[in-house]
Amino acid sequence: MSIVALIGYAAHVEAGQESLIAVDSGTVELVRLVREHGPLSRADIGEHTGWARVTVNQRLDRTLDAGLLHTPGTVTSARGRPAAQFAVNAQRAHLLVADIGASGMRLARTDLAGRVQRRVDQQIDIADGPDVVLTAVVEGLGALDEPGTPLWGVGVSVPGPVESATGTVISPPIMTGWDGTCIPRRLGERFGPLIFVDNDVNAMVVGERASVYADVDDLLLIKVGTGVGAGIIANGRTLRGANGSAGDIGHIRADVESDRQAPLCKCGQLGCVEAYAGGWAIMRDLADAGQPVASVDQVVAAVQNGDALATRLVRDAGRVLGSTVADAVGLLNPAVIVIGGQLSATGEHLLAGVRERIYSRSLPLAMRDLHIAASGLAGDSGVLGLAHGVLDRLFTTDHLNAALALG
Amino acid sequence: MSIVALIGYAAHVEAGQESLIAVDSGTVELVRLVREHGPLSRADIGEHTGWARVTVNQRLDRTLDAGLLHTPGTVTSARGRPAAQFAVNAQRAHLLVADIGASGMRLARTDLAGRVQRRVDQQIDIADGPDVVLTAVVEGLGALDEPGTPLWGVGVSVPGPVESATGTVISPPIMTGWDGTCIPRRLGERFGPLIFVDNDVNAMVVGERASVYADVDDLLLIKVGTGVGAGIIANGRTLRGANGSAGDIGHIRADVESDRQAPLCKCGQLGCVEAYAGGWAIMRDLADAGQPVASVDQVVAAVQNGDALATRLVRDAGRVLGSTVADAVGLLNPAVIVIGGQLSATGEHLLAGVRERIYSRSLPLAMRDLHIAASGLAGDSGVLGLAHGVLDRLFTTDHLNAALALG
DNA sequence: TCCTTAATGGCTTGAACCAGACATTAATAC
DNA sequence: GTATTAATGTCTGGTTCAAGCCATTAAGGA
Repeated sequence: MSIVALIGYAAHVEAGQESLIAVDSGTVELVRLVREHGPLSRADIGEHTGWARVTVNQRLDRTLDAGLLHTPGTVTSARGRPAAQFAVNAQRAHLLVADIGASGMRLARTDLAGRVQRRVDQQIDIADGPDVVLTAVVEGLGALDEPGTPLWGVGVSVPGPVESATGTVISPPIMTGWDGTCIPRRLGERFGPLIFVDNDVNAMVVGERASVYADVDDLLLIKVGTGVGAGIIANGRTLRGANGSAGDIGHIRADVESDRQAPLCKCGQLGCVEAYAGGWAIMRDLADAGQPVASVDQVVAAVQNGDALATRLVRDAGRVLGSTVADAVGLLNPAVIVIGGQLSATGEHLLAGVRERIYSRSLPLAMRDLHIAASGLAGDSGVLGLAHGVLDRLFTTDHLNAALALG
Repeated sequence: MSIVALIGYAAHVEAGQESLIAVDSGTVELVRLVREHGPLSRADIGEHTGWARVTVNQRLDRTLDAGLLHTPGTVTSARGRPAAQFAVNAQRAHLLVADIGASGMRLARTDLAGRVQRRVDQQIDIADGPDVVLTAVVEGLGALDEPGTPLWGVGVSVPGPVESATGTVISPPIMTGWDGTCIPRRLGERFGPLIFVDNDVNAMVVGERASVYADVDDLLLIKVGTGVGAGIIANGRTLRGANGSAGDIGHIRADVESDRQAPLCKCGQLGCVEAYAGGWAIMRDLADAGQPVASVDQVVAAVQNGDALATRLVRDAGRVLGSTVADAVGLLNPAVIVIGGQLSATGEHLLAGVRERIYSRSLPLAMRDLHIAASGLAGDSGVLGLAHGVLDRLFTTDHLNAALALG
């Protein structure tokens, strides 16, 4: 449990307001088991854990008292007495998440199963700095935080590197003014002890895995929005790297065969992948060709309306991406590649180029059973991943007791 | 515990030869703790585990009876009564490991601390197939397996993808005739239940971490020998990928600016990194220039003797490697990059090019504190990594009891 | 309605362990 | 040698939990 995240809890406990219901590590283990394996009967629980029936019942009683689990009314049908099923009580509390991008953010309220209950999209400019943006986040989330159930956790993603232990933004390339911002410290006072912060692409890849590819341990997500980034799950865990800057695929030198002068990237180098295939690069090319558009969404709209130039540019972008992703496939050997971000809404126009290059470049073994697809989560990947990340931390002895103390 | 690995043990137990000394999971946990944290006193153990003193003593007694731990004679000096120190009894048994390369292998005998006791290098040709090569391995290891202490585990690495759960070679690009070979099944009869098999570069990176970079969780090892490969440790664990083919950096398209025709790689594609920077590519270039050499070691010797052409080729190879490694740095954000393999013996000649490209291409955040060095283990990386891998599996309830049953 | 089946609940026993309270033991400082 | 100090040994409850034996409970089927 991070120091930052516990500040609120410590203050709470020191004020003498011990919660009436508390859980121990065994009970938490039970909740985690049920969360992972879906509805289970008492017998199932005993098999999974090796606990004696008495122990199972004791712990079940405690989770039921705390409202963490509930029996979803139903039972199974077999021959004899039907077994009661136990599942996470998703309505026991709620979470709030904010998936912050460079030019817009999606705020959402989810239940404890990570399902989105309400969602709001809002325009922002990340370059306005943490004071402006986080104020908007607090207001927006506050509006979603209806009473009724308690708020048990908050998740925030930002388009830059995050030191995951403390939730501090570190040396972000594009987030002007954010360096060193400790987001949990800014939000903790208003929203309680559990504030989870991650990089936007990391949140997306976690969301894809949690929602669609639950049994896949090696997953690569390419976000193609204004810029280009990658989120990696390897060995079933988010790959962050030594400084939290892993997955920086946008500023790899692109492998292009044209004789065209390598374009200047926002990072200061020449010929980065992003400078060919990012949303801003396509907008630049459209403008250069006399067809200026105002946003990446308009690029997507143009492609969907059959605009020839926009379509060609997106297909070219797919090929550039594909060449680089093919290298990443050799290095990481993922089982699934998901293409997300705004431009993934162009579907096959972008995917075709990616597939073409990957299939022509990668070695057979790395491609065996390789699945390549566009995200099907309609832009919710990040939000879902944040909810999942918060829940992973919530179902922990310390955090859960802190949450139960809230109500 | 893999099915394959337990065949020997099961047969043993069914024969009615129960071991006299057995350990439970708590005891094994103690051994692992001591292995990880070095010599500990009883008080240290209690602090680390939270166990009561009685429990600590009970478990210590069992490990001492089994000979797994011992007090290294000495004690600490403080004010009061000196604390007895407990450490893994490295001489309790021994391991045998075989680091098999394309054209040669290194066999070694190690103690339970993973220290090499004896080592033998031997020429082989991997393309002779599993029957010939594994026979040589069995003979060579048998010669190292002196009596005295029991043999508790064997490690084997091969230059190709391995399905780590079963130790089966799968779809190797260069190991003709090896596809589907289950190495534990071939060696288990002769060498007992615990046969650990891994890819050569994975073993190397584990060895570097275990021996030199114990506290580094994100490590990238580039092996530059006849071919080029990479071993990756991310989040403190070996990154194998979905099919065990992760780290295939040798067949990424090289980023070269010359107008020279892209060379044909052994994998059938044009312009792979290995076709520029691998040992065989440098031998080819030397031959093309009228200076043929017979082996990669002779390339190294030529550089060390100051041969101008060989030196230039190695430096060029370093640059090609560096460009590709720079991409990998962006993707993985390692804390340390180790250059290993035969060509790393050229030291700065190879490193200079690598460093040049990485420093000019990578983003500042990914390079912050990035450490780049040649391996200092004199070719023992793989052997040490194998020993470490075997020990990780040996110190497990099932395997340890199987081992204790052997003596 | 009665029987069979499978899931639960209750209760008792014994093993493993933690928490303390004291008693010992082995160095160091005077 | 004697006092001080820190590491160990030992012993006594008290708690947690696995195992096993029986009694209940709730469906489906004859």
